Amino acid sequence: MKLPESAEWVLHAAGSLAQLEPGGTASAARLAEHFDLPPAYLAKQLQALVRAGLFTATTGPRGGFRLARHPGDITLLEIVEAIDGTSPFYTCNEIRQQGRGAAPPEQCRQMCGLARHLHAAEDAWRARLAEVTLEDIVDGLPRGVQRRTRELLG
Amino acid sequence: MKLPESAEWVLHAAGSLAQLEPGGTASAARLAEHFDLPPAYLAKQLQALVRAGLFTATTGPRGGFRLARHPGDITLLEIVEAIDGTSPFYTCNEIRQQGRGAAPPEQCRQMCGLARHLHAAEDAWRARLAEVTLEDIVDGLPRGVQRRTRELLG
DNA sequence: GTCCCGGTACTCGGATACTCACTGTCCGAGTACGTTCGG
DNA sequence: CCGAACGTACTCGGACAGTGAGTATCCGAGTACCGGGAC
Repeated sequence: MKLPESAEWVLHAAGSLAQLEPGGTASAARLAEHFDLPPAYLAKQLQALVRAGLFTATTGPRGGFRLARHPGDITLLEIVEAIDGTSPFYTCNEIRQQGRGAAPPEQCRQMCGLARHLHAAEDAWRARLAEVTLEDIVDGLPRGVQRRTRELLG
Repeated sequence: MKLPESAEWVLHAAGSLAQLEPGGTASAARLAEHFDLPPAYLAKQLQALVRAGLFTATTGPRGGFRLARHPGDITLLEIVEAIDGTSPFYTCNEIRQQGRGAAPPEQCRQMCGLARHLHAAEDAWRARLAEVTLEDIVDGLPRGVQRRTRELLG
């Protein structure tokens, strides 16, 4: 039960793109050296964000990745799910209906109580991340950070 | 980002023990056939609950596992953490302080905004699971389930 | 009948293989720019 | 001087190995019960 380390990378990458002027572009190599990360692997992960429709990529010189939407329309949940997938933490295999103690179907009309609570907790996690946008992240940065990021990446 | 499948197993095992009369005992083999699970592997996982202080184990004939505390004093969070560990989903490696764009220390007085939100979401997950006890699970079972479990496992 | 002893069967507990996702790396396809050559 | 064609360098994109957690299994250590035998 752990997010891939690449989740941290793409979150910071997305945050950096959000700090540039609207439509600003940065290549994977540039972002990698900005955070001292393995360039090839970072590029591989950024592709996932393109597939998810969060980034758009352009090849060739002066190319790179840019946000596909306004920073206020991209939530942290979308970024995390682009990397980690949308499959739930807890999958109920209905083991209550298996084995010697298999419960009869008429006692299984409603979802298993354990699954219900586990899913509710997961919904709370997702809801909390869906509330925060990249714009919120940029607005919360200490004074001067955004200007410096633009100078270094722009 | 997925709970081990064994989490479902021990949650159901704990729920079953909570349905027995107070102090009721069931062996790993008995629980395994009750849910049609690999006996040896289930036993290995139940050991983790013993190490966490949630179960107590007795060897020999008529031995097995039993709850170490009253069902109302055991939360789902404790059970999950006994299997999955307490390490956070998201670990901030402070990559904002690495590489070409390393932020100066005076801009890093407070925690990284991304880490703050990710941790808040995780806290929401944990809090939701900490609210639910095994007693709540037993109370939420359909009519007749507890009696049947006692007959089969008792 | 009562007590003691031994054997047995059952339990947990830890040590040992196997699988898959995450991590890490590489090379190929495609494009925009800068340069150069001809008119 | 102007335009177009060419070459180059840079970009993403997908295909190919290495590693650690989770999965699965087995056998050994220890204990409580059950039966038999002696008193």
